[in-house]
Amino acid sequence: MTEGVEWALHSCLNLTWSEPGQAVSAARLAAFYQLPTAYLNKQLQALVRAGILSSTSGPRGGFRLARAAEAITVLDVVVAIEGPEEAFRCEQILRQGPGGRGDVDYRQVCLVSQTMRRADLAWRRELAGQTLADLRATVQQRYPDTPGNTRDRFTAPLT
Amino acid sequence: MTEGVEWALHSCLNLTWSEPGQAVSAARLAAFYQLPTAYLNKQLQALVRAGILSSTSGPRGGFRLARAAEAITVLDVVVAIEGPEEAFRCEQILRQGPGGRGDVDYRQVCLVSQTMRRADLAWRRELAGQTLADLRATVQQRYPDTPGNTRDRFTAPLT
DNA sequence: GCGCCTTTACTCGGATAAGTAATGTCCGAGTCTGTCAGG
DNA sequence: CCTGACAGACTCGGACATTACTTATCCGAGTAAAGGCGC
Repeated sequence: MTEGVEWALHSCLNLTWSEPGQAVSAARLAAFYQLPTAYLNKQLQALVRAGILSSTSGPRGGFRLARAAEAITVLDVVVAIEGPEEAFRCEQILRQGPGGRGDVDYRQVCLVSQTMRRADLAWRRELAGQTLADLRATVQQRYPDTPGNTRDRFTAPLT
Repeated sequence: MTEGVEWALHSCLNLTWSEPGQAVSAARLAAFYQLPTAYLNKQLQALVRAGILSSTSGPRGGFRLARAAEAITVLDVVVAIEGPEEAFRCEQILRQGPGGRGDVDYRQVCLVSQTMRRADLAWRRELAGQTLADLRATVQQRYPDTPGNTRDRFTAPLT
């Protein structure tokens, strides 16, 4: 799995604490963890295309959550970065095997494929059960200073 | 996920039907699905290193299951090919963040990491719940000719 | 006829290239803001 | 003093290198079997 998933999740979580209506630039988000700004920007673009973030150009521009944190699951973010296809891609090698037929969709029939798909669904179910709001709530409860500190970082000069 | 997983799973399943004590060469296993022999051989080597298969050199040599099909889970095969590390690797970017401490293992503390780990465990649990014997039994029940056909292919000349 | 040695062919195993995707970087298009001039 | 146009700077967005990894291939070491030779 690509590294951008970690960046995207933490960045989205940070955006959770931004003032409503306030956009945060990619440079500020990158400064949090000393990430390469341009590359993080690339990941954020993917989140915009997925409808998770909205972007604004120009001064005071940047990114913000496109919808409420309660309506954004961890799976949404992962899918936006990694793409919708599942990790195991069935190449239907059974078609080349003995008795293999070209008119059969072995992604549905093949037991190996089914097993892998079932595991993939379990994985997705876990990730879909956690929203950004859940993460935010737990972090706030455990580290009460985080919301304030994050907001300060969003408004402080970049150095 | 790499393509070799699919090859390895189908090859192991085929080996399930080989006569006890009979080894099957990589060339024969590759011929099943018209796979590149040398590359499949590479994957099989990984299975040998993982203790799933045992190999024999020389004429009448090849691969066979190192233990009973009941004792080989799908997860075993996947781990042998893909490696033991989980898909999401936490780079602990929180260390570079505000209040980040170098003496904390954020792979344990970070909520994002915990969420991804929980999903990974669910995925592994599914795969660990299926053994090669389970797959074999279902295939045999659904296609009763498969065991015989497979054995025939293992003994027939290679053309 | 039987046993041993040699040769032969077959197998795995690791070392070595080619192709592809992830990672990282750069510059241009668009836009908002702040300023300055004019009424 | 207010309004409007303009210049400037900041931001995203996509196009372009670089690196790592997957995929693919090749040749050598080892081994078991088969055949021939001697006893």
